[in-house]
Amino acid sequence: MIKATIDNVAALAGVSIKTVSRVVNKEPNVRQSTREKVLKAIAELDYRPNFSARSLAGNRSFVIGLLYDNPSANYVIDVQDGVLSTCRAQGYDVLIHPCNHQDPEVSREVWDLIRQTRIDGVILTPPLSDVESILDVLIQRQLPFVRIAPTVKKALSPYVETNDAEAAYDMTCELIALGHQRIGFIAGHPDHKAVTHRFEGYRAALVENDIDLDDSLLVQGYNSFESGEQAAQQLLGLEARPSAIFAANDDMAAGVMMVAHQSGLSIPGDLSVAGFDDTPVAHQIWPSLTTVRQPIQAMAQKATDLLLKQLQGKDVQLPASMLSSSLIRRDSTGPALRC
Amino acid sequence: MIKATIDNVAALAGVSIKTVSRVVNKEPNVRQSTREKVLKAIAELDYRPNFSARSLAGNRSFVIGLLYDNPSANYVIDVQDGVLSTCRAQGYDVLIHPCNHQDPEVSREVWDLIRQTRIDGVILTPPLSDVESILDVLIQRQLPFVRIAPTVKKALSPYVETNDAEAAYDMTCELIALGHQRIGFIAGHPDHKAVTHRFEGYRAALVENDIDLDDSLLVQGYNSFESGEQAAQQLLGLEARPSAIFAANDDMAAGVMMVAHQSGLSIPGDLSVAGFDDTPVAHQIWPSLTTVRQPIQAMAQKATDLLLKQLQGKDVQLPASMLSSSLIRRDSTGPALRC
DNA sequence: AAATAAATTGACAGCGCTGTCACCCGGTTT
DNA sequence: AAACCGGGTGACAGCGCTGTCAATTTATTT
Repeated sequence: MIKATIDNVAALAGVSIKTVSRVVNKEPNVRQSTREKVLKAIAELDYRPNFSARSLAGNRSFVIGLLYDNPSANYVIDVQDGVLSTCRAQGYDVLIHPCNHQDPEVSREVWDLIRQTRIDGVILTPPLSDVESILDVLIQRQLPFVRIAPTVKKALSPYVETNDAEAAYDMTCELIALGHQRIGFIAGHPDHKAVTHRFEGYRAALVENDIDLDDSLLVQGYNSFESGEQAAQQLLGLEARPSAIFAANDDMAAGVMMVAHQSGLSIPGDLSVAGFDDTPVAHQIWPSLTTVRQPIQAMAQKATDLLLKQLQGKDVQLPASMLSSSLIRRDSTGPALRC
Repeated sequence: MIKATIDNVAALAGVSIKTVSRVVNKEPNVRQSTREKVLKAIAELDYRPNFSARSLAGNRSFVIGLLYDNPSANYVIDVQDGVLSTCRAQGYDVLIHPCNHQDPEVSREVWDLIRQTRIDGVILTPPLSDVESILDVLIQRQLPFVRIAPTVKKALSPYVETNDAEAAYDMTCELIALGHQRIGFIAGHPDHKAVTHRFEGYRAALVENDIDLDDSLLVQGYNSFESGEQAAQQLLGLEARPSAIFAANDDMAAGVMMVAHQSGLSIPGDLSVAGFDDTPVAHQIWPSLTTVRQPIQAMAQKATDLLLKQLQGKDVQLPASMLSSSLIRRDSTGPALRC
């Protein structure tokens, strides 16, 4: 059994290792007949290039880094799946690297990661897309990167985003159309700017429909189920309580529903509830949650695509990409009670 | 700015590169004073070893592979977190590799992965822990690996498991103690043997308590919410319907609750529901779900620990490890109605 | 103090691949 | 016929590190 190295492939094919390298890397200027000889030898020895050697010699690793700091398992998995599927199709591997966006040492951590693993590029997901110290490191190091849903310095890198504000606008209009006038809003974690921006859509819809913004209907949440519960307690404790609550994500909406159930309010009879993200909990909960579906996996694929194109030197003519979210009507929203 | 390579560190410290290598790898037989000189040079140049070079020269990559095929985002994330935390602490990286356990080419895929990336070891999670073609490749290739919750050929590798059957037994006893006599059981996906084994605990508890096994109360599920709904429809359609349903995982239990709500049954008044896993949905759902908490992250950490020990040549004196699950009592279970 | 063992260190040859550059060869151009 | 061109190919020098083994220094024994 001959060891499957480039040398042995070259020997078997009767060519130099450089030619094998050319064939493996799909470089031009190899005669068709030579290419076939080499491919035959590769098949015979079942040769696969050694990534470490390639990386050491060629100064690129065919590995990209995926950085995230998101407590939502579903979000992370969707992103991972999107990134992985695109990477695999193009012969790249992915190194995942969860980190803490509030840690003052993150950028240092990223720096170390880059140098040790020699990753070729990086994908940043919210809220890391907005961490300037990380952006600085990446730029100083001249490492290609792509961001998902950035809200700052957008010109700094290619990015992919969704029309969150618009979707939130649509959802709010939907609630208004159902007759709701007092619509509570639970905002997302302030560090997750993209989530925060959903508030803009809410406000725009109210303004559009000549409904006054009532500050007491606006509560700061932190993306967690528990923060949704707290916010709901506050909103439902109001003397003039809202007839609908729109939470900036599904987990918080689930918290609202829990409090409503516990207070004996029926949904959507006494209270309509809407969420955002369409996580699995949205359809597993009772009544099923009206929400907005985000094409997370598609975003991740698109982002990866942009990154890989960049790595291959292809000019990215469209360095920004906007994907559309869609409203999912389920059972947690209904007509407002006529009072 | 001097490039941070081992040569420059050696030159700066006035020693050979081999000595630097020894210091970096914490090898013995380096005089304390020399070690300090080298560490000083390392700090000065801010040196970090290049993983590719190390891997190429040393025939190990300091990367382990994590293989999984699990539709549950929470499970996967917990495993990843456990593996990553242990790996980072010991200077290892993780390559994640989701795959399809039913694909006849999986083992081939694993084989390619091993050869290309030169990973040092592998962690297998259910249901891959039981895929024999993968085990064969790993063994033939002599690649160290550890399995989480395997049910076949346990002697083949170190492994970590939980006392699922016992926990299911406890849960069933709990339901019986609440007065339930007709307890429906929704079994897990047949390919996930570990989940399947939860049925053993259920049966043991019934036998123990002199309750006859009624085949009509036993339904095959497939771990998904939807399969839980279908199973619930079947169970609740029985003329003598169960007063409690124990589902082999939380998603299916959530499906049961959805059907119950839609049928106007109150939980736990008319029907008690119990799940297994303590996924986030368990406490976000109303009423919150009585379930069994699995120490998934701890299992993953333990498994990683076993693997890394093995990689470092330390003898693993305890190649198998059993972690305990715990029963979480919430609001979805209550006394059986006195008929 | 000589002999022996143990600890410490370095020289050097790769690991398997890619980048550089020189070379060869048939076809064009002058 | 000489000069030129460009596709096709190979020789060879590393990339940055570790393993091997020999050399040197230091500690221990007799």
